[in-house]
Amino acid sequence: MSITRKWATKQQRALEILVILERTYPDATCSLTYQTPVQLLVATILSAQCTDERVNKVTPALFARFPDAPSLANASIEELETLIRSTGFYRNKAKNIQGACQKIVSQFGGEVPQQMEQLLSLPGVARKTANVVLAHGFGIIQGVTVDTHVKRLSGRLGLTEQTDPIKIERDLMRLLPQPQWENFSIRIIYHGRAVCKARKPDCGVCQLAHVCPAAITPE
DNA sequence: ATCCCGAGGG
DNA sequence: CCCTCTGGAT
Repeated sequence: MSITRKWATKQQRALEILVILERTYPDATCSLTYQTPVQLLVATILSAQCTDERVNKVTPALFARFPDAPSLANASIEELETLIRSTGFYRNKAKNIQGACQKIVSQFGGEVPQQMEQLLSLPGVARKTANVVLAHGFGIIQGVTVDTHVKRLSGRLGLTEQTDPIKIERDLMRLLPQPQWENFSIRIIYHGRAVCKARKPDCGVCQLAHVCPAAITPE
């Protein structure tokens, strides 16, 4: 009952949230479309401040024209910008995608590196992108992916008081079992898109409302 | 006007 | 810490 919930530790609540999310979204996966780790990296860079749905509309033409790191490394920046324009921030993204692919070719043998430190050395790649690529590209769980949804829901659910994504990630890494880190993120993202939306959260149908300090529950 | 699977620079 | 980069959807 609410008595035990009131004194439940953050860790206990985090685990309960994880269990409910796994039951609610049993088939949740990465919603970006890609064929190779390089394509996953590119799609993830493109997903910054952009819906995955929008990313998936530009990547088919992009990857048909430039399917791998060498071709992206040698692409004309203008053509790259045109192909990815609708995802926003297209100048930075084009520059970063090309810069990352050039470094992948020159320093990593044309393959996406599988070490966090090496990934973070690529332009346009920070913890969020690196976590996505490691988890979905290679099955390596190094951290918790903290995107805008994970940030918003972690706050609403009372799992962290931090606002800096790096500090939020640190809190979530303490609260959740390591093998479940990406399971948690991917399902939080699903839930953030479908129910716990930024503007009008649908608390009335939310499976987590009973463990959520921010839930708006009608009497 | 606000938000979307952010990152880099000041 | 702050700001900027960007277009599309709501």
